[in-house]
Amino acid sequence: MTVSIKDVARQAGVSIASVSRVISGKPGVGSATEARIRKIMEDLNYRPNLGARGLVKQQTGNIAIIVPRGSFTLNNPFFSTVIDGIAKGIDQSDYNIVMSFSSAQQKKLLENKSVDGIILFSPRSEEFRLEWLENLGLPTVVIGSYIDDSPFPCVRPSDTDGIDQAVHALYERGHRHIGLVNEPMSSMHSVKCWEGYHQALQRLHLGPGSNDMLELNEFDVNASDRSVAAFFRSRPTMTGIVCASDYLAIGIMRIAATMGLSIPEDLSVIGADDVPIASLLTPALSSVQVDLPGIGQEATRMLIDLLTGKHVDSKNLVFPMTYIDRETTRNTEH
Amino acid sequence: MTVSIKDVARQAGVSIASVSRVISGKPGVGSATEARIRKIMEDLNYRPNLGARGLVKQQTGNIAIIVPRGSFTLNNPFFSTVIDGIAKGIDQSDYNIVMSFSSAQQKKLLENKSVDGIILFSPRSEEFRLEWLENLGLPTVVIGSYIDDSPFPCVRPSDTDGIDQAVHALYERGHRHIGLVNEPMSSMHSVKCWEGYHQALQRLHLGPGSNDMLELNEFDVNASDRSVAAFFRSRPTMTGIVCASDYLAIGIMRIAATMGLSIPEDLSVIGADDVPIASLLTPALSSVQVDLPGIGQEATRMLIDLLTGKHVDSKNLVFPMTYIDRETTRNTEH
DNA sequence: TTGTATGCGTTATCAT
DNA sequence: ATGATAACGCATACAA
Repeated sequence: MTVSIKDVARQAGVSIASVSRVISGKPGVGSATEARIRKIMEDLNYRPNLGARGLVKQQTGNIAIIVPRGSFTLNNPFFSTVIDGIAKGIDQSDYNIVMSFSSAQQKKLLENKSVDGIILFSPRSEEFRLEWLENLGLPTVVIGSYIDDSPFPCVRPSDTDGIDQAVHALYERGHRHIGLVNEPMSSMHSVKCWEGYHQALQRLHLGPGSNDMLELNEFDVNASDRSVAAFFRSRPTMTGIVCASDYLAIGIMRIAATMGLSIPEDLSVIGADDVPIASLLTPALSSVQVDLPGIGQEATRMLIDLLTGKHVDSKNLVFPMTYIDRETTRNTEH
Repeated sequence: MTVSIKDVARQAGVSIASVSRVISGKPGVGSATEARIRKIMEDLNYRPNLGARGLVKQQTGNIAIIVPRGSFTLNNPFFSTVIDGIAKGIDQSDYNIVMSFSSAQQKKLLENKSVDGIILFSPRSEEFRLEWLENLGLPTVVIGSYIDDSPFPCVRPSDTDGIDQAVHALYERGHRHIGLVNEPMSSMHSVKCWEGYHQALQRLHLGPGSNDMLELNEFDVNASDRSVAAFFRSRPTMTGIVCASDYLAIGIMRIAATMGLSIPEDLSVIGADDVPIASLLTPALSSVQVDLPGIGQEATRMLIDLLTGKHVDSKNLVFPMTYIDRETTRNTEH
């Protein structure tokens, strides 16, 4: 049924070696026979079997995108926006993207020689063991904050500085009691956000803040309505909230609304990453902008460089963040 | 470097056939040798090469997800939500997801025997020719409205009825001049939405509506600010807008805000599909709900049935839509 | 129960 | 310039 290189060879009255040569554009075949072979390939609608080729060339042409299971949701705009950037980066190449969604399948995917390299969204500490990843022997690029001394190159936002900026923005607008809504600290990203928050409060002489961080149990704030409400209610003087992501901020806005708090009148809110919908919300979400598609694109470039043996210069690529003032923040008197 | 079935065989002092048997759980190997082989596999950390296996079994273990290039954006919540459902469906199986993003690569992916089946998001008429798709000879399931007599099973929302419901909802709230914001009519989805809109207006004796549909040039409303503004300005009596998707509706809300129109006071807006963020917006978006993850999951199930030779009963699976009243719609006097 | 041999579709080496 | 042939890692029909 499926037409192979043999069929072409037979039809053209040549050996499979010659056919293979014209396919891969290698020299050593007369222009007359070449033309004949091409014609036959066309007629027979021949397509190379990439699996077979991969078998001999020891490469698959596939790149795995691994997103931590659980925080996953393409609906989390952080992922979808970065992946859009990956898509752009990969367009230039011949690689395809392979994804698995359960962690059992992800393991299989990586172990069974189905991919040439990995783009790894910073896993939580309990997810993949570093040793296990190294053992894979696959070129890997990490997106997002990750263990500082990991052997993999890493592309990420300057989370710490970003959150720092957000706190400062609120301070400049008169806020003195500022909280942080954070994801579980098992993620390195959360740790970095905490550091930025803490560092800003220190500099502004606003205290350590240990008491004003809400650490969610889940990565999805929508699963935590009650604890969020309790957090707000027990801190009546708190006028400003910084969130570790826009996704979180959107959830916070929703919960605040159900509590009768209006934004920004009663509460100023700042997100992080500035995902596309942030500016589409009403009120538009103030956030700390970073070039998320750029991160995806750069990570892809680095991985492809790794894959093609090019020298990879920068081991850590940190994208700057800059505060964007929109409608969820306003001045307050203290 | 990479340990193959041969290495295991040699180490265990058996033939590769025996090793292959225990790998695939086939009978015909003594429990003693089996144990020995398993031990060696463990020690050597043997992993089967899926590519090689695929070569002999004539299958890859991969399923392609094809999203029309251009409307694409994982950021379009329609796609990301459906894909979440696909992820759930595929978790039960052993298949991986492969995606390409440029249409040249998508063609290659499908032609070069890299996948066993296709989940195809309803392509626009100019995208893939039906004949070409059939020629591939790959099991295919289409998600979303598509050519009515396509040979592929299809899972989709009841677009026509959904838009009809939206128009009726506005009518019941007193609206008499109701517009439709639609995507390019080159997509079957847009045609279905138009049909629902037209049908509702007919039933309600509100005229054909031909003049009150805005057909965007792009799939992304954010590229069309000016034409949207012109559309609104030239129809001062229009109090209600139905959108072909929530994504569109969100864009419309943003543009309306910049025009000084407040929602729902000046304009009622209804989206379609009820993506997760719809309810998180402020004001929360009224929409026509449909089980998007369910659609993805069912499509996956159908494809896997197709792949495993099971009988596929329903050729067309249409998911019902039901209007959800939230905060972007209100009563009006006429 | 176990082993041998062939083939899956390619690429690559070595002759011719 | 062209062709035989081995090899990639695995499954399987057939022999033993």
